[in-house]
Amino acid sequence: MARLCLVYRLLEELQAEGCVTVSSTQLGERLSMNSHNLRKDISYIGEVGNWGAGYEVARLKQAIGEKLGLARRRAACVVGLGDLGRAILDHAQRHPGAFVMAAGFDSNINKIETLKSSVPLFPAYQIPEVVRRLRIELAVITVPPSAAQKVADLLVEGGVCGLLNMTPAVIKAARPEVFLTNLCLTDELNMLSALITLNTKL
Amino acid sequence: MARLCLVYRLLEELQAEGCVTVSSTQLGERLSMNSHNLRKDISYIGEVGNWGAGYEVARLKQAIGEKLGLARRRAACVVGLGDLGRAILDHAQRHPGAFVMAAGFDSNINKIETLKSSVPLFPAYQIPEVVRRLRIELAVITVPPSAAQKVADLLVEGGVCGLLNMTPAVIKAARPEVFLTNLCLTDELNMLSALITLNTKL
DNA sequence: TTTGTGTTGTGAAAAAAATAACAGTCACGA
DNA sequence: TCGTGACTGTTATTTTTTTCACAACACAAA
Repeated sequence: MARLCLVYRLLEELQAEGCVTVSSTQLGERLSMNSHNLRKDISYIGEVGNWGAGYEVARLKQAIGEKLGLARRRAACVVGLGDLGRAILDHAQRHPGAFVMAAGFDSNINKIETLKSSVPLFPAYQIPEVVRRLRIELAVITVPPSAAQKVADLLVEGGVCGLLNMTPAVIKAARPEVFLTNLCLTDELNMLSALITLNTKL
Repeated sequence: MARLCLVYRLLEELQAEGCVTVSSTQLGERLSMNSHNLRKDISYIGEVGNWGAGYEVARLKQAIGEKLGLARRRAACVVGLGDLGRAILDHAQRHPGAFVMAAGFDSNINKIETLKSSVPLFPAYQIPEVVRRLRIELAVITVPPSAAQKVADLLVEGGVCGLLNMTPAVIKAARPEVFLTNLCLTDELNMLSALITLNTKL
């Protein structure tokens, strides 16, 4: 149910804009989705709309937040403080969501000491201990591909339950209850490339 | 057909490892997918396997590359040279795919002049012209959310055919033949959060 | 040669998702 | 008060995707 997450964020925006109620059609318009789909997704949450009139922004937002646990903020971390890792660490603090960046890791101890950051940084070998201590639940992996699997294992050992793997390496989570998203920029651009090719070949 | 893109990259790796043939089962194992699915995807390309024995790595790779246009490299650019944009610009050069980074854009002219980069940098208002001149087909958008739609319009005006929007803003492509992928890190982490919540609520 | 194992490609069945259709409800204005 | 228009939630239909099953084929060993 990825769409509901988008809806949730849109509702935050609408609330900031001072919007009090919205219809599924309006939501669909802003998210480029059709309203049928959204209504079906929302109905999965339960009955939260006003029959005949749209949804109360605040109420719908709260309902989704509760069901999907987006109100609570989980502790997150970034492993691999290269350009991309650092950028994400900063970025995630500027665009907050259902998480709080609580730590950064890197195998290069020099980096740990030199880098300035608003979150505490630790050497990579401390991953299991620190993850457990800080109750970190989410992790973004931005290490070199060859190290991705090892890092993932350490994270899972520490008790992480969600992994966002941004390396081109395809990795596996050691435990089945751990959720893993592979998100490689190269792949995304390749996909677009493929779509364009298929389209123009018509 | 996102899976075929993954297969393609895996085939490159296998080729580097000196592997000559693979079976669909082996591919599936390395990609954490089941072989049925892969075979069906591959069959869409045409008959490229050896009945009874697996696939020749080189041949399969070429077949996919041809069909999906992954052999040719399209020119790409990054708009918005903040931390994330710069990181992606570098990152994309280190992890090459079916594209070549050919330009960077930012509205802050100071930045353009100060930053050092291996690709030429331009002020944002030149987007349509430069995109057309360099025949840029792909673009990564890493500007502040409020500027995302305008930037997208400029890019499309220049003739870009694939957009990778990494801002939380939901944008639309002005022309229908332009492919758009919305890829927001916050959303990805929120999704993981939601999955964890739903899972633990069972 | 023959037998057995492993493989591809494809067609059929099952599952999931998207789309459409509609009954029931409310708000508002005449 | 009554009708009109707009909306939700749910059911039905279609489409897409995934999963399963199997015939056709190659290769190695006996």
